[in-house]
Amino acid sequence: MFRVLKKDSSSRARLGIIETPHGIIETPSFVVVGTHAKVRELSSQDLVRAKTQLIISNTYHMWQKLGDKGLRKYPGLHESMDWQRPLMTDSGGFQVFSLGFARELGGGKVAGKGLLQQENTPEENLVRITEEGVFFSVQDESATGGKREMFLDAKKSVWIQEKLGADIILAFDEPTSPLHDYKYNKEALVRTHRWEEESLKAKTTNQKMYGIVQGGLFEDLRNESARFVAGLDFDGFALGGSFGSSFGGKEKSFNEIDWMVPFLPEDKPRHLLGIGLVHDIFMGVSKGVDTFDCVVPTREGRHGHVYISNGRIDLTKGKYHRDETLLCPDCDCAVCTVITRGELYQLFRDKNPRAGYLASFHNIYFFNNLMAKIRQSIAEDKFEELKSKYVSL
RNA sequence: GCGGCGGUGGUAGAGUGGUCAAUUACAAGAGACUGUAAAUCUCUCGGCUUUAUGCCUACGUAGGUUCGAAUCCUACCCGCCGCA
Repeated sequence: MFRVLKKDSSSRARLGIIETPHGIIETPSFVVVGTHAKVRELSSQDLVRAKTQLIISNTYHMWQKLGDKGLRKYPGLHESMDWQRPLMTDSGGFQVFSLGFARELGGGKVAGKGLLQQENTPEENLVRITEEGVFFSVQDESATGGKREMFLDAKKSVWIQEKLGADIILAFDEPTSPLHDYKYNKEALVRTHRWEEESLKAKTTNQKMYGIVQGGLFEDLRNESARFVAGLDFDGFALGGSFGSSFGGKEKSFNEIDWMVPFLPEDKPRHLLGIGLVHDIFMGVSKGVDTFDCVVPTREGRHGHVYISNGRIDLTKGKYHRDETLLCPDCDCAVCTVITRGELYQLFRDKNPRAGYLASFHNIYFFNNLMAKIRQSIAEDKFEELKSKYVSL
């Protein structure tokens, strides 16, 4: 399923190819997030034009949207999305965190500035975790409008992912918050490992399944988890949970990856879950990661941020009012060759949905193109050179 | 000319004796966003500074009543409507 074509001489970066029934994925690659079987704003043709190789959709959200009945007769993501290239699905594990402790404790999964400086306003934890699985509190759509609980476990997650039919599916896991202590991480890790074994057992199709390595911000737990998960019969490995991005400065960030990768087999692909700022991608690639998924290009695009070769600009700022330079002058995407910053600024001001569409399109192109540059740089033994150019920004 | 109504911060528009530098919305400014309950959220938004249960100037203009007025009274100015 996976072939390493070339290894970088001065880092763990590698050039590879993942083979799937819907075509190959050249790695390192960016994975566009299309949670609800749709990448917000963009059509599948747009995604092809933006050089997208792989899209990740979500088990939890599709389950909520379709229900068990709907899933039974679902034609599958490829048909539903009109996307004949590779697809993967997340197991719903992330929602165990994002709807649970992420709300209750505040802050995201990446430890850093936000976690330490801004006070968190706690929101209701919508998740109840048990040893067997997870109860999600959801709004009841019936007349009463009350709340009810829906149960998701490894078996159910795999069943849903089989109905969705992605090429690559993920084991069910429980990511922890960077605020969780060692004791909790250890307990959660035991649970996750058991759920992962159950995920493998539950699988009845020939879809490829990735195991997920957890362990929070703790080196020995990351080691232990990587060893354990690497010992199971997975087709690839995903690195999940919390990361300490800015502790110890940017260069030292994402140490967690170094605590896992050495224990993972060289001949299986590695996916870094939900990480994808430009800096982080370079970190990941140099540490041996093959694929990255992240909402940043689409979400930030909708919010007015556009990635350009030397950073990021905010097109909602007044200073772009009469800016006649092209969106990203050295980008050759379908948007940047036509749209000026002033025009996009105006669309954002008018709250025209086209603004988010154009920015998302460019951002996705930007990230996919960046990955292409990274692949080329590895092929030409110039990865470190490219990395230093972007990471120093 | 007479009568009625109204003039509030960048705009719209609340407030009709004290808790009002003034609800709210929009505009404006700043920030956040990393396996998407996010086309979202947070903060600022009269001036000044020691950024504070601080000082000043402010609700058309000028006076007055009152311990105290954006709020009541008087005059004037301006706008809209009706009648001449």
